[in-house]
Amino acid sequence: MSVTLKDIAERVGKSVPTVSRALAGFEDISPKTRQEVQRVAREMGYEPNISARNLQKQRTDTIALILPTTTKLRFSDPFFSEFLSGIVEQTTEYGFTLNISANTSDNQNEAYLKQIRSRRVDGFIIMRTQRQDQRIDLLRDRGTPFVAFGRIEGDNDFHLVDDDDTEGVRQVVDHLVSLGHTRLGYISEPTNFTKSYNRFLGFREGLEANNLPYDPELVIESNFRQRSGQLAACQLLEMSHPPTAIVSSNDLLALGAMNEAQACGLVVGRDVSITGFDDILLAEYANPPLTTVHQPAQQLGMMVAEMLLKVIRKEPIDKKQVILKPSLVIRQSSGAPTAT
Amino acid sequence: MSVTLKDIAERVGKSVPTVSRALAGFEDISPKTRQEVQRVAREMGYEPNISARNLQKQRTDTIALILPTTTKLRFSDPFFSEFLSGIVEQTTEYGFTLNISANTSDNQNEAYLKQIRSRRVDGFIIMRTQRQDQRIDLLRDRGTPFVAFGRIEGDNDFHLVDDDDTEGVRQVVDHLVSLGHTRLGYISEPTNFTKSYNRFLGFREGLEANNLPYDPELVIESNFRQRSGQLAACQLLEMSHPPTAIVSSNDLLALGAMNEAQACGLVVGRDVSITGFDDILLAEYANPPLTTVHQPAQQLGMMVAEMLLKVIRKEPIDKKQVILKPSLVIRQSSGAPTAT
DNA sequence: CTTGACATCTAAAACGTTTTAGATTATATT
DNA sequence: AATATAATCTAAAACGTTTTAGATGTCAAG
Repeated sequence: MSVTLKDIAERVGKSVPTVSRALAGFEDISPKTRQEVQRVAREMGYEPNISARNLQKQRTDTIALILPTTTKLRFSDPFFSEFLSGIVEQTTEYGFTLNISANTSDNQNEAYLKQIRSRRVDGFIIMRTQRQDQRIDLLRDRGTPFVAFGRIEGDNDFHLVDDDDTEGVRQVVDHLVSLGHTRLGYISEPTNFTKSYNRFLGFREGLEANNLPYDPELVIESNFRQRSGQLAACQLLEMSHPPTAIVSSNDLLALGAMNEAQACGLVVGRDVSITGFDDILLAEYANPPLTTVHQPAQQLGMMVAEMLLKVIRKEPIDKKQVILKPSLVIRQSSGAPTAT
Repeated sequence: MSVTLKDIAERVGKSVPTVSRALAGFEDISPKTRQEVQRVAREMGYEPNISARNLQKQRTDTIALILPTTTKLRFSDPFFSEFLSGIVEQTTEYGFTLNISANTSDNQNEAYLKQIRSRRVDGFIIMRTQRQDQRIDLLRDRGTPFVAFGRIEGDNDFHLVDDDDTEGVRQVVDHLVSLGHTRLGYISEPTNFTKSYNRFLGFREGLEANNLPYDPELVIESNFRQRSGQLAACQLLEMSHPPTAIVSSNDLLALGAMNEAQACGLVVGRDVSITGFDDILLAEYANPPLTTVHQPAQQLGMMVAEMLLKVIRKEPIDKKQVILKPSLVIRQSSGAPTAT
């Protein structure tokens, strides 16, 4: 079927190791043989059998991304797709392969252990870190290469890339307060995720920095999607004394909230201000365009992948932890509150 | 490092093949030995070395999805993410692995050939088929298992899943005409892609079925993204005698068009009707909500993956070609034209 | 002419699994 | 007691590559 080293060896009348070494460019093969071998290999369309090579080399040139069971939902998040596209691009660039799977088991670690033990991959990308994250403990203990997107609570002495989520939301709050808002609502992603929690912290810190009281009634914990943003907004807007601005911990929630506000007959950006986080590609095209915090999703994916590939290849890495500064993007979904 | 069959064999005092066969549940191993072996394997956390197994079995239990170079853009399309999520889910379900890579080479086929020759994967999922598609020719010639999402021009005698794109757009046109529109614009994805071309055909057929003239001036070929939808809409709306409805060949283009129309001070759904195709999750949350054609993205991904897995396992397949009927989803971005 | 050094090549082993073909032992049958 | 049968196991080979250790031949230096 496929062309093997043996086929080439027979054709050029040399041994298999000679062919192998010739193709690998070793010095102990005469230039003549080397060229001959390389020519024949090209002619025959030789490509090394990857399983055989992996077995011998004890590595796979493959990295894995395992999606948490709950991520079936998250998959629809444009942020994730952009991030993924960055990973794919960088991985391919390094001649590696990306292996995507879903975690079917209840036990978070099952899928990881399985892949490690079966030597299927050389390293992992960890997404959506939780404040208490078993996966990190597992990989750290076993010494398996990995890079996380996001931090954990506790010792973050591993390779990671993250945004300064807290700072991002602080900026949002500052922005809204500077517009004149004093009563802010918050729609939160589940706070067991570190990034979500950090954003929530940013909300609290933002209030504090502006000498505004923190009212737990104005904070609603939802999930990740538009629908729950809608429900949360509904809850906030129906209060006897509703907030004049709603800070959402991601763009999808914000879009859901906008939808709800508009259904209530409010003009977003005038009657109520709504902000997001992520700056997904659609944020700019929302109606009204969404004020949000920009994250360079694709670039983040590239950074994470590149760091992991360097870890695997044992190449030097400038910084083990990279925390990006976020930037506020002001659009029309936020404006001064109407005087009432 | 990792536990191997040899380790287990030493522990239970049997040979390596015995252990292998015991774990595989062969009949020529005594129940006693079998249980003992399985117990020890579990205790030691044995997981077969995947490279060794693949080498021996001459298969990889892996399927590949190769993204065309141009797809870096397409990646941000929520439709694609949903579709991908379906693939991942089904692949994992079957105990297979999904391998994602980007095609870096100019030569479309390079990446495919390489993966085939290196025996890296057992089959391929082909996305975004083109009217003339080298990839299909290649895979068909070599007899490599594959399933395409979308058709080609010519003999479609291979495994494929597709929507009836033509019918979908025809329904859109019927809907708009029934609202009273007689001058329709069309924003098209690049028509070298079969699906895009079929949608365009639907537009023409729809006009014809309603006895409306086809005016090439009202058709603008763009790329896949919002930005170009915006530009195209701008071009259409600036005409001396602009269309009263704009049919877009995907939702992102429609969102871009809506954005532009709104920037021109038009009320979408009243002053101008705009429709999309795909029914991405955001379509419902657009302002106004988008009239579009629903495609069950995730389910499509699952269907494609499942079919491929069956092809690889040589399981019987009910239908080699599956063409789904699309359904029109009417929302507020389309309405009767204003009398002028 | 011998020795050592070098250039070029290869035999053998290894990676860890599965398959094939056959060995061994126990049991049943004549 | 000899032989067939079945049950259980294993040695050896295979998958295709790379690595290790060493073989072979050539040439120059002594």
